[in-house]
Amino acid sequence: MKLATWNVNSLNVRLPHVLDWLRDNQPDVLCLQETKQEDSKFPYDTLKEAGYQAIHSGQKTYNGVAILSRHPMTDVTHDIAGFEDDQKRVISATIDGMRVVCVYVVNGQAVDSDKYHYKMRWLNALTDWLRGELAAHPKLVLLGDYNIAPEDRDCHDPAAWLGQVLVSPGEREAFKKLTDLGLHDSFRLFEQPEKSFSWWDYRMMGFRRNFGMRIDHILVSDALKPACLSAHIDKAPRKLERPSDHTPVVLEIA
DNA sequence: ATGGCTTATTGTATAAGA
Repeated sequence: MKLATWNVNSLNVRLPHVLDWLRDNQPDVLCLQETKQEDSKFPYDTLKEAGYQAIHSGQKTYNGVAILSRHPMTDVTHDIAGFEDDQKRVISATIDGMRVVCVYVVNGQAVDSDKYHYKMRWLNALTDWLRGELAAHPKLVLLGDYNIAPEDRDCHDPAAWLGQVLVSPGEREAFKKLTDLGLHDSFRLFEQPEKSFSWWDYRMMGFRRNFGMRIDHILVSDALKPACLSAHIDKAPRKLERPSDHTPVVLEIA
């Protein structure tokens, strides 16, 4: 079973890249973030022709999450139960006995801003909700754009970024609370190249200079951890014409 | 490094992303 996550920064713009990537990589499941479109605009038919059924929770201009799957999806839910939120950031489904949760975590803009405090509240609510989800579904995988680089080695220049949004101690503590639920950063279960990142700023030739961050993650529950076979970041789509600023993160599970 | 892109909007500048 091959699972992947990709923040596409507008599915309207990136659909050709997504279709090419599906054709070339044949994942079983692909989670998307920042589709930036309403459900009525979502390309269900085109994806079906490519062999994928899809579920989507979207809105105009901002946010929007989707799960694409070659296998049937059941028990579809939107959002974080019990958390009042207008922004479309979470969608979940059960696929082949595994609970798949796709998240687009709040960016936070700047430490201590209103958006940062929303990020912290949002992450707290996610963690509380997932505690129950894990109890109900021991085989759970949490994929998405977390907007958190968990460790200094996940940031191209920790000194320059010290204390800033994406790497601040508060955000890293929130990430740790997620892993304390019994979730594991699947990328780090395997040996990886130094300076592996999943996002690079469009400006300053960020990609060419590898000025990036690893902020897209696939966390697996205790029950799934022993089944993990390999994990990698696929930088190829970031090299294309008019790319997303993020690139896919991939996990293979037995 | 402090913007230098990129996206969407009923736009021709602004907001937001990370």
